Amino acid sequence: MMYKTQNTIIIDDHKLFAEGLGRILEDISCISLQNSIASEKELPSNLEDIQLLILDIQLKEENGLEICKKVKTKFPKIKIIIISMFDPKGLVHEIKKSGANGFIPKSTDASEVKEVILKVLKGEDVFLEMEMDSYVPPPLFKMISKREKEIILLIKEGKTAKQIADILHISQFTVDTHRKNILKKLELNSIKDLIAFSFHNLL
Amino acid sequence: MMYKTQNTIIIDDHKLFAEGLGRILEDISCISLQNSIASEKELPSNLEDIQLLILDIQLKEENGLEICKKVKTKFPKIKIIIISMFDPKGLVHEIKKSGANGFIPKSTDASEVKEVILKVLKGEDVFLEMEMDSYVPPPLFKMISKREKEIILLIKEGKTAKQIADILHISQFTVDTHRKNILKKLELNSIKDLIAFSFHNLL
DNA sequence: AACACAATACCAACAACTTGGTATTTTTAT
DNA sequence: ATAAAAATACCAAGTTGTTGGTATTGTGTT
Repeated sequence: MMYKTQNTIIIDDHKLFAEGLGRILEDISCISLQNSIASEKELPSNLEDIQLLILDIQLKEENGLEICKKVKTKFPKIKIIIISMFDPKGLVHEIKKSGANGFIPKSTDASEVKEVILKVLKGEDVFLEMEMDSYVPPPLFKMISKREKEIILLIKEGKTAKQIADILHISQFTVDTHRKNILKKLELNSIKDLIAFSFHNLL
Repeated sequence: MMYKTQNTIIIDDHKLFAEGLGRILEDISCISLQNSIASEKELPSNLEDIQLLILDIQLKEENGLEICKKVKTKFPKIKIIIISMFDPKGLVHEIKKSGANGFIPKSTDASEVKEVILKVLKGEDVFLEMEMDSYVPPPLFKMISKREKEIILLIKEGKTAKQIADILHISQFTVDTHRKNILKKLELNSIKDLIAFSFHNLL
């Protein structure tokens, strides 16, 4: 049994979702929803009193996982649950690495969500599997480096190798090499597939 | 005042969102939520008793707008409100064409949503604007032909011009021409941009 | 019948991406 | 300190995409 009040904050820029989730959380008696906010900026600087943070992985400008890492560094005792409307396929590993205590896709129903939250509050880590069509994540997915991610983002914006080289002040050959390595690591065949992949996986 | 009970169905494969929205709708006394379902297949064949349908635009396999058109053809009296977590930019026109009575982005807050629903039930059509950065839709957007849409989808799947030519049993030159025309109509500069566009606009 | 548009097909020159290499320097982790 | 990984740079041949043309046939509208 859990009698202590668990102060909770929801961060999601889909206000409608955040408010709906808030209502669902009302069913859990020990949860006291402090606030539902749309970005990291609105987070109070002192989170001493907060026990649980529910965090959307894809915010407009920010990255949920980065916020998760930051908060976990400063306040390691806070439990963090990541939610996402997409299927982050190979990203489960990334989510775990960010220090999160749980993951819930938005296709989960309310009763499962409540279960997960209660388990996490008890100290368990719970990462729900995607229902999906037997997707096997590329084994090399984890090895995408920081620089490679930068380049993926620029490719996604439609930039050519030459443009990327100019932006990052490196040789076009280097960009070519990075792109080649990225495609190999993600087991993709072309820039087209990479862009589609990055939309599906929110890179 | 509205005393008559308004039987309502929510279609959204994000169960968590659908349930949360359901709770928000409980505040509107005249609404009686029949069901929240994840796909068209779960829709009862007879919708005589339904007054309001809330429909996510992007379902896993299905297209919300197609469902909207079908339902409106068979049961013209049903009010339909489209919701979306994306910003459908140039798509507002498409949404109106589908016969929907309203549009709500998921960044809307609960009280606004309730207002929109009440207005729609009274007979008004309400399409909320995106908050976004003064986007001007390409004036030619509407002119994408059926064949061009087919080709956009194949490009989005990563197919090359040659592969598309084989699939559609036409010359590669023809595919090149279509691609060229598509880019011109949508005012895009490359296949990369086209893929990004089609993800943002759910084509 | 005349017009607009969709769909088709072709050409050439240039730009960008792809593939399979090699190789050095810098950072990070053990 | 040392090994592994990341980031850098280069080359060449081949493929695909981009741009700016021309042109014919079908289809639907007025």
